[in-house]
Amino acid sequence: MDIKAIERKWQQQWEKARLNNFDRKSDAPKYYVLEMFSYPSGAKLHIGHWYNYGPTDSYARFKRMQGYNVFQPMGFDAFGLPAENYAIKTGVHPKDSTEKNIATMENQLKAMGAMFDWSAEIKTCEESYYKWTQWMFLQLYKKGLAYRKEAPVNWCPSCQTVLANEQVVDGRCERCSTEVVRKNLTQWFLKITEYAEELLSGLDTLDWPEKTKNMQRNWIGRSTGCEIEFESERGDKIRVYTTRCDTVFGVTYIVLAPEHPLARKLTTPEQHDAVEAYIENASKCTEIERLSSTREKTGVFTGSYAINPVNGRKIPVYLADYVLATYGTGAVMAVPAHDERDFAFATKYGLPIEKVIEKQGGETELPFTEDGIVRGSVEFDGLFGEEARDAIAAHISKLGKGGKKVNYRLRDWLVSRQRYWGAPIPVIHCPVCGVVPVPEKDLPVRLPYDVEFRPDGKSPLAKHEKFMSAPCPVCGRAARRDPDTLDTFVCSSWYFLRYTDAHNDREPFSREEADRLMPVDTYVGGAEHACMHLLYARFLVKALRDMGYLDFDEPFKRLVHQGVILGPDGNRMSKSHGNIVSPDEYVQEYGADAFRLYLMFGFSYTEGGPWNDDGIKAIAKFLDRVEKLVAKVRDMKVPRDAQPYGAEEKALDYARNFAIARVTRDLESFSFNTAIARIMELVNAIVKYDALPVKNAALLKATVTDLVLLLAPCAPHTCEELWEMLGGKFSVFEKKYPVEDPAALVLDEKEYAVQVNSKIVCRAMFPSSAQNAEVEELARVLPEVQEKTAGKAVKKCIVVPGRLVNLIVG
RNA sequence: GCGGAUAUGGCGAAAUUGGCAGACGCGACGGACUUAGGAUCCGUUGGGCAACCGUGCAGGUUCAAGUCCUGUUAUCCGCACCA
Repeated sequence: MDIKAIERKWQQQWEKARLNNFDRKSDAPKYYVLEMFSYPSGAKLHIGHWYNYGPTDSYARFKRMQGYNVFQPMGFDAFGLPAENYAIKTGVHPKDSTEKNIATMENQLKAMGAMFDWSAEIKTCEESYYKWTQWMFLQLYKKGLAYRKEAPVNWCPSCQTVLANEQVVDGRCERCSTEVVRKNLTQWFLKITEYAEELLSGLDTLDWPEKTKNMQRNWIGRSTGCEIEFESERGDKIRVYTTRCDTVFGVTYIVLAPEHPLARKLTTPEQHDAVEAYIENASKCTEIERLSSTREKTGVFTGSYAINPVNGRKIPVYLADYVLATYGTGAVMAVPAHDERDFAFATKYGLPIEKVIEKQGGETELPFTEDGIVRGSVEFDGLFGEEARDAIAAHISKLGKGGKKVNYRLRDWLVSRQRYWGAPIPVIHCPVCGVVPVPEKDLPVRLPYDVEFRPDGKSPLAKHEKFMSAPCPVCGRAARRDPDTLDTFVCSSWYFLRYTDAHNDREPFSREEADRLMPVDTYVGGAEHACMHLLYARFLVKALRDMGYLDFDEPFKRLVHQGVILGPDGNRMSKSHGNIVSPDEYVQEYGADAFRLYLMFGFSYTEGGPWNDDGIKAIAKFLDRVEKLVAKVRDMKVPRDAQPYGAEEKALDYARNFAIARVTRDLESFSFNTAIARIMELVNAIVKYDALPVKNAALLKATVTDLVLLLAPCAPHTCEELWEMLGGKFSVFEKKYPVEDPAALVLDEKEYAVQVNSKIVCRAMFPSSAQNAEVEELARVLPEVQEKTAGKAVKKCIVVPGRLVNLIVG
């Protein structure tokens, strides 16, 4: 077969027949298969793209053949830093390089032979798309879910922009690995924390990998504790958050984060210089320095004291950077006897350590951080763990000094970026009216082309006078636009909604189309997005639902992560490792089908692994074998008279139906490697049958036909061609996927493993209908069994129907 | 430090969820067809001469363990002063 010609032929036919498009008129149940769209970074598809899109497309085709009206769109996450950095290096404008890359990738994606519905294609950098990204922002703003505040933010000195918490990895920029520093800036935030509880509880309803759900749970980080109000001697109220209020009688000092609003107010004149120096120093630390938990704790005394509300004790107030300003209340009560950090700090600064919890039935060694029995806490003595916390929290509540409180580690999502290649934030800053959203009728706020994007810490757009100056929409006075652009994760948080109604120019999507096609039934993409894209998208969907634009709670019903294909050396493919394997030569030599099939067969889909091409020739050979079978039965005459149907035919029919059942099950669960293995077994069975002198031509032909149908989702071009060879009508993808005949799967006899004292003695065929007692009898009389059991009593017999019989003698 | 995942032939990997370990494929070996090579086809292929032994390692539960439990090692991933 001329692979290239066949690929071209069928790709053209599919396009002509609009076979890949979602059928908006069909009554068939919809099925939305989505692969994470790609960033057009390099011009060419790499193995990762093929690995994500090829097998998933086979899944989509499989669902289609099962009778679903499948929607599988594709697009480009086109805004973002790489294009801009490339521009800085080479002078090629991000828009130009991005468009060029997209054009190349589109062609390559089409050559893959995937059934993408290109009529719904979107590119996030196009005005027709980012107009609605800006619209999203405005709706969030109206709803009070977007706000501006000055806050210490993560600043990447190399990318010259702020980063969201999620984009900081080990204190370094996720993108360029530069150490992140903290900077106080006024920035836009989205109030994702408002949805913390629902983002957490919603996970239970999702068919996602447990690991990913756990990562999100962890990231959201819910904890139940208690807020307690301490009062300084001068009457300042200091609220602390603790999960261990059962230790409150053991508090020996209080610690505030250096950025705490009361830090300076509580400082006495004598301590002024020391405190100022400490605060100054803390602010200069990089994230890395500060995050290191092995680093010795430092702090400074403010000179003030506070009163413990439960026992009236006077305790000193310290500042220390081991307390985080952004979590809880930014202040903690220190119980050195029962917290390792407090213990280390107290030891260093000579602060008292007071034991108020005792280990149950054992020596209490400090710091003792587990649950134990309360001591030295008046009426609470003797209570244990949770019980003690409940009682003490109730007591604090009664005193009017706080009470139970739930906290989350999740922070609001920082979305301002001081970069050019993104969607401008649709806001105008008026000297009189303040922050004014751009009226929806004026959207999009266009991203100008002629911009100096060399970074200098300010947004490139800030230097574009024509862009910056705009009249205030409220009062008409001269005002300034917001010079920042939106984090690209905002663009990708709703693209799956836009696909459902990609050409709507009146709204981002119609509610009708979204409700009809959403949620995504199966979403496939890399695991690295667990706490970013996948969390942001869930948040936005919930926010849109609450604003009345949608009628569902979760965007992605089922989630699958493909594994990572590593370089042949076992490392991640990268230029620096010099281990990048390009798919192009393989596709050129063996064809798209063989390459896709190899990716499916050679790896466990969710595992991935090091690349090696040992088996790819075998896959090409396998396709040849299938073709030979088709060629052979194509012209085979089926006689009118009755066909033979004996043991061989029954075996073939069994193989055929067994393959149908297993392939169907395996494709459904993304076990592509075993699905293909089952198809290979079927081919082996057909070849074996075909070698017989007398054959049932009708059965043989029907089996080969099923083989082509079974394989079609995995080798689409080849099977479309083979289908045509068999005289089938275009297209094979409009045929029903085979369904097994349960009757053919019932065998007269089954092979049992026969064991004596759990050791295999022999194998034997017993009737499938045999009951356990019968199996036991049949097994007992086998000569091999007789030999082993001679003269011994059978004490017990275990029968696993259809599989195994075990006689225990002694 | 905490949490999670993984560990199976020379290699990629399977194993109806506690029931014949190694399906399917690669590679290797032998053979057929060939002047030869290639292609194709047919066998054999965990180890051991055997009894037996074999799923990272050490224990345990069970008639039966790759699968469950306890401990341990290695690799990968996530979180990391979250009070």
